[in-house]
Amino acid sequence: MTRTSEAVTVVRGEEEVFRRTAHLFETAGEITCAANALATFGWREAAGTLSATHPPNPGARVRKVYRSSMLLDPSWDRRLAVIRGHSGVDVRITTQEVNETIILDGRVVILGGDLRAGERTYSIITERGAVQGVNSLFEATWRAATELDVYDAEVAEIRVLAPQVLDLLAQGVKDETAARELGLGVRTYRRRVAELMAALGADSRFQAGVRARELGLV
Amino acid sequence: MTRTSEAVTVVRGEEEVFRRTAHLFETAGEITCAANALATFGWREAAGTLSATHPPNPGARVRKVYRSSMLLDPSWDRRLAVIRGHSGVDVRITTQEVNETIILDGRVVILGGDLRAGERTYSIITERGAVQGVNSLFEATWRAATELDVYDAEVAEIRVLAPQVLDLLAQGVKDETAARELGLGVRTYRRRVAELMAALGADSRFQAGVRARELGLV
DNA sequence: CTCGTCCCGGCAACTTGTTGCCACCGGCGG
DNA sequence: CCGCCGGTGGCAACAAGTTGCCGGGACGAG
Repeated sequence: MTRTSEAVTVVRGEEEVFRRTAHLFETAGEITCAANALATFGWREAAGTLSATHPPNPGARVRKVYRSSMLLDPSWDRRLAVIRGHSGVDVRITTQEVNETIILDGRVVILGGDLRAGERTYSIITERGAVQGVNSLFEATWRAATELDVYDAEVAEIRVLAPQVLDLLAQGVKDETAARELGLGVRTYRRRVAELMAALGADSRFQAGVRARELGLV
Repeated sequence: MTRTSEAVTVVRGEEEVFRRTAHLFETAGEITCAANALATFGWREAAGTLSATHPPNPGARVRKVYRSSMLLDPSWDRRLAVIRGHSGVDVRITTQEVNETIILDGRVVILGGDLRAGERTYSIITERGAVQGVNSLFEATWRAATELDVYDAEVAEIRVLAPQVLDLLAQGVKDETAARELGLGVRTYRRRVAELMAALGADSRFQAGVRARELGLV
């Protein structure tokens, strides 16, 4: 279940990570974190105190980068409210695909890996050089990402039409038809689709379809 | 949970349907059935004896129509073997989208409806006219569908490349690039994509993406 | 009222995807 | 050897999707 080599530990399953790092979270003064899916927002709720919505250390500075597609998730509203309720938690949005990453005090890195047999593999890294490398990458992503409030305002309107657009796309309806259906010009409909694809971080409609389904939006 | 009006009963959840109709399956001499997803192949395994792979009534004539996309499912091979092991079970494949439908002895119809709160709604119909109507529709679908063995032979080759093609599509790779990656001509690559889309019953790549994800192929 | 701003949607240029057509190649039975 | 496949891939015509550009209408501030 566990494989260790020097300063890198590979573990399987969130619970295992939780057990091994809980003490680090409790004392950490700075937690930075990147995530693709809502479910990993500070691990799952069930994990309890580890949730970043209830940072173990009240004084900790928490920074989080989310993938933009999450703003399309129906449950996002509630999450957003929770996040806003906490000061000291700084959230940004990126359109890039990001690996699940947690950095504690710039000293310990937890990297999410592949899913295997239903469980995700995590690497816990303490090796100085590796940690610095990851840190640097994270900072780059952080700088490129946009402030939550800004982003949220930008896409607020998209969210109104998104469900309908997604529905039409999922039905395999042609743009021409779909636009008429929604009472929009074809140009505008395509604008919506483009925004949607951007939000999903998709390069092609196929990919957008996959991601939309992944998020349960269709 | 349950709503009844004359000869139509609406129930929620497979278990409920199972409880109400188990006795019908046991005595039925003719079971016809259409399904979209493998999971509904004679209900879920857990439901036990109701599985059509173990028809309650050994002498029953069983006819099943599956959506073609199921042949792309990795677990299909095993299923296929099981099906082949049973005589009296006649399977056909359609490229059409089919609602989940079960007809017992041409007298009782079970129709799968929408998902609501995670559970699917089923309508159990005994009203003569309605049953005949459904029966007639099913027969039309049945005639239009192709024999399993025939279809399986046709797509046998597709299945070799399908995973790779799906993977490339899911990555948002352009046809040009993807074709080179696979050592194919662009024309041939697109032929594969077209076959894939046909197998998935998709009219657009977006839809194909959704379905592929639905089936867990990506 | 006028100006600025924002969004819509038509137009157009371009890219990407879809499909039929056909020449080409390798195998296989006559 | 020959002709008959079945699959391949280039070509081309067309359909669909993508994007910049711009005129025009709505709406609020000045």
